[in-house]
Amino acid sequence: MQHGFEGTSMRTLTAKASVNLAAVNYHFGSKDALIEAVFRRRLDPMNAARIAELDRLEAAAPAPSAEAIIRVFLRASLAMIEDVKSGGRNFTRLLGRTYTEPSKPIRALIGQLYAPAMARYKSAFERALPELPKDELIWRMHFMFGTLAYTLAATDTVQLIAGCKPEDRYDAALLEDRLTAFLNAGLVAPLHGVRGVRKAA
Amino acid sequence: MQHGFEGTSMRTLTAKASVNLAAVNYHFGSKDALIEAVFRRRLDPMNAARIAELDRLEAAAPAPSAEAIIRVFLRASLAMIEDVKSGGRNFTRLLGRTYTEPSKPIRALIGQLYAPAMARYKSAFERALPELPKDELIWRMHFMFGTLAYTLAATDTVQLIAGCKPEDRYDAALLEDRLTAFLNAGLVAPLHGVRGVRKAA
DNA sequence: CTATCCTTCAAACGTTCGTTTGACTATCGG
DNA sequence: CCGATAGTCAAACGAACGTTTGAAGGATAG
Repeated sequence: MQHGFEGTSMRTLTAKASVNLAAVNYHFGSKDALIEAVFRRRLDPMNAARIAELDRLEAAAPAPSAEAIIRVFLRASLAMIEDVKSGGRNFTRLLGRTYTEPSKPIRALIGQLYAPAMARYKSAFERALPELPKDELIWRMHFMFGTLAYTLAATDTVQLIAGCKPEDRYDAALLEDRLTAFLNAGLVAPLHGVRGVRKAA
Repeated sequence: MQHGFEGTSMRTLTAKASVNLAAVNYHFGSKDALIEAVFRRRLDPMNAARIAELDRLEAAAPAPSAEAIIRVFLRASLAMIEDVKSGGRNFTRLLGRTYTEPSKPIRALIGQLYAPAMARYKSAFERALPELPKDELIWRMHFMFGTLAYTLAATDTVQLIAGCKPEDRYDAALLEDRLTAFLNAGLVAPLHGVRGVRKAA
């Protein structure tokens, strides 16, 4: 999280973990395989929970609102912030950072781990917003995911840009409300003003 | 852009640029000073233009709408996508990536380069949205900036997650419309549903 | 107890990193 | 034309990188 994947050496890593340097290659095989294991350990359960929550939502009500879908989508990510024994904010920062990581293997892995959940949520949104053109929905999900990724990754840097005090801690419940309000409004925003976009799908 | 700052060596860099390895240290002093020069060259004019456009907007109409402010804010960043001789999308990707870069010196530099423009836009938004609590505005600007940063940084990765075809090119004008519609709706979204937030500033 | 397997560890491997050196070349004011 | 200045370049520097090695330790089944 602090120095990026390529900027973190196995020596400092193993030293901080108080384990032997060679142990990583013995147990995982390589540095790349280690980071893959790190991501799989957190992301597989997270996306499984994300899908399970959507299933539960759709079981309770046949046609959940876009806002409700957004909320459960966010919840799975934000829950990790407060899960301190799973890395808490350190892991979410690493994760949010990695979304924009252009390294081929990591990129492919992340895409693969998210694909099933993304497909499920996309079709759920299509049912909740039938009048929204499909390509517009994709862009807006793209924006939505970006806001989440950035919020997870945000270091104090750009909070200082906005003039935010460090006293504002990352409360997951409050953040969920704020993000849901913001993203729901964006997702259901009217289309007028967007050049070259036909009004219906 | 492809391998990150720490993952890019001076040797490959200078080889691609067809210059001698030692030339960088001769002219810039160090690798860190080089990347700082790269950012300053693009970001100083961009944020200057961002402020100038806001000045012009406020001169034309005394109280511009939030949507108009968002639009000129986005325009300065999105203009770089199409400015191919300044690096085009390669630079915006590098830039969007760097917003989440936790490296201390780069972080401080980015914050310093953005601070004046951010302060100007923050007060402009406060005038356009007087009923929005100040801390809520900061969060929403934070989200807004995140969406922009992610959109700039987005590799094909998460577009594949959303199922987007590679044929969709990054058209700056269309992207500006889409982002403006999305972000404006989020920025002016009603506050109900946000726990623990008082309705007025 | 012995033999076998799993694990740990210090040391070393070869490579690559950012940076420095010192000789060489071009440019140009006087 | 010449001395000074500025720039280029191949080579080398020490350090740090990911990974491998081989010996030593510890547990367990027969």
